[in-house]
Amino acid sequence: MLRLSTETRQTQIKEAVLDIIYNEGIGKLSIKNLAVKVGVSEGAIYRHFKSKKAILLSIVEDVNTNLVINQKEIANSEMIPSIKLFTFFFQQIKYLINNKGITILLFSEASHSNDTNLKEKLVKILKAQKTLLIQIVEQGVSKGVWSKQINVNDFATIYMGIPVILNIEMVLNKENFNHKEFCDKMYLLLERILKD
Amino acid sequence: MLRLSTETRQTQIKEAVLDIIYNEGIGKLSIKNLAVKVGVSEGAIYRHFKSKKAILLSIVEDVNTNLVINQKEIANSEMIPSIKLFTFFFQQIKYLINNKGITILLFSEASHSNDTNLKEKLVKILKAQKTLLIQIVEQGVSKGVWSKQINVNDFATIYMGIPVILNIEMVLNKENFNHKEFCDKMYLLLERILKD
DNA sequence: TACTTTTGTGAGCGCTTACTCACTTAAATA
DNA sequence: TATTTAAGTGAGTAAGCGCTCACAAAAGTA
Repeated sequence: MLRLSTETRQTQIKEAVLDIIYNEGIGKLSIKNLAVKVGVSEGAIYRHFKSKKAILLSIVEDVNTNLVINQKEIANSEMIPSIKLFTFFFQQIKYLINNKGITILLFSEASHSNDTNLKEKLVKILKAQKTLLIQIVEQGVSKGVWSKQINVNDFATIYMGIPVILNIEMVLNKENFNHKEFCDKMYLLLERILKD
Repeated sequence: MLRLSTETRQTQIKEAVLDIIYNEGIGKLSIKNLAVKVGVSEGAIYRHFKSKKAILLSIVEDVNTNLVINQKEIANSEMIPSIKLFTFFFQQIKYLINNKGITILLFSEASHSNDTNLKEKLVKILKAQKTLLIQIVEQGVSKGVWSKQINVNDFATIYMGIPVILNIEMVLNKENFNHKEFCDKMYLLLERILKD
């Protein structure tokens, strides 16, 4: 039988989790189903993660290290506000496309995790993204690029809805879609909110 | 033991389903858990619904009869475009607040129901809402109230994200919030997209 | 009151779940 | 080459799942 390192298997397992969630639904995410998808036995899964919850936790942690930290760099960069906001948005959508199950995982599993720090981690991620977004918008406002009238918090609410509704539409339609085109279109409308 | 009519029990059961989904997560939605919440035995649940899936199907059908039909009336009414759009939005948010588990049910259970019925009904509801929304916006555009420049489909995407992100924020924060104030704030931004 | 209909009960069925463990075996190291 | 380390196996466990059914009993009807 083929043998791979824990690191490799962990990555495979996490990818398989997101694949199952996106294509079959979170209800089908069982260790048996997961083991079949990875191509190992059930016992092998527990060789690399101590529990099912630990797998999900690791995925949520990946969102922080692979997306949020990247977004922090963008927010703190020297780009002009409009480019900065677009890039910030673009990166978020890109991550979502490459990790298609992540939204469902976050909002239907992590949201109700009673004991662990899974829910805490989710809230932390959302707060971090919202803070960064507000920071970017306020920079634009203070530079006179965008209107002083708009409520940045409300703007952030509308903004955060876009990745989520995109994910829902992807699950329902399953058609391949143009990432760049989608971001362009959405950004066009977002800037209509912001400008005077 | 207390005995109630099937109609009453069906309503109780459906309310309990949404309550469990919203407060404990869809993973905790078992017949046992449901029976405890309603205050009957497991067998009694099957006296009023033939299966678990039938309960969910009935809830999704309720969305159509209680929300979508209402929204159709609004869309076909004689209100001026801005009032019409606000009322349409307001009704949707109101329904969501009164049926707090519905969004999670729709987007994490119904989305992946391999039995076609449930998923088809969900898609139908979403398409109906989108069509009505587009109709309202196009009326406003043709009456010269809103800009001819904007892509109504893209506007509909952003619009549809708001109820969903609201639901997520409610699940995570669980603070009671002002329904009217939320709608006012969101509508203010939505109209910034639409106007010239 | 006597009979029928409807609602509620709870033990129990077959199946799936997350997870464990004694065991096997491939790969790395000595 | 001999030994250690790490990865994979699969039968097994207790608990939970959706669901059924023979039975009990309340409510409606004659």
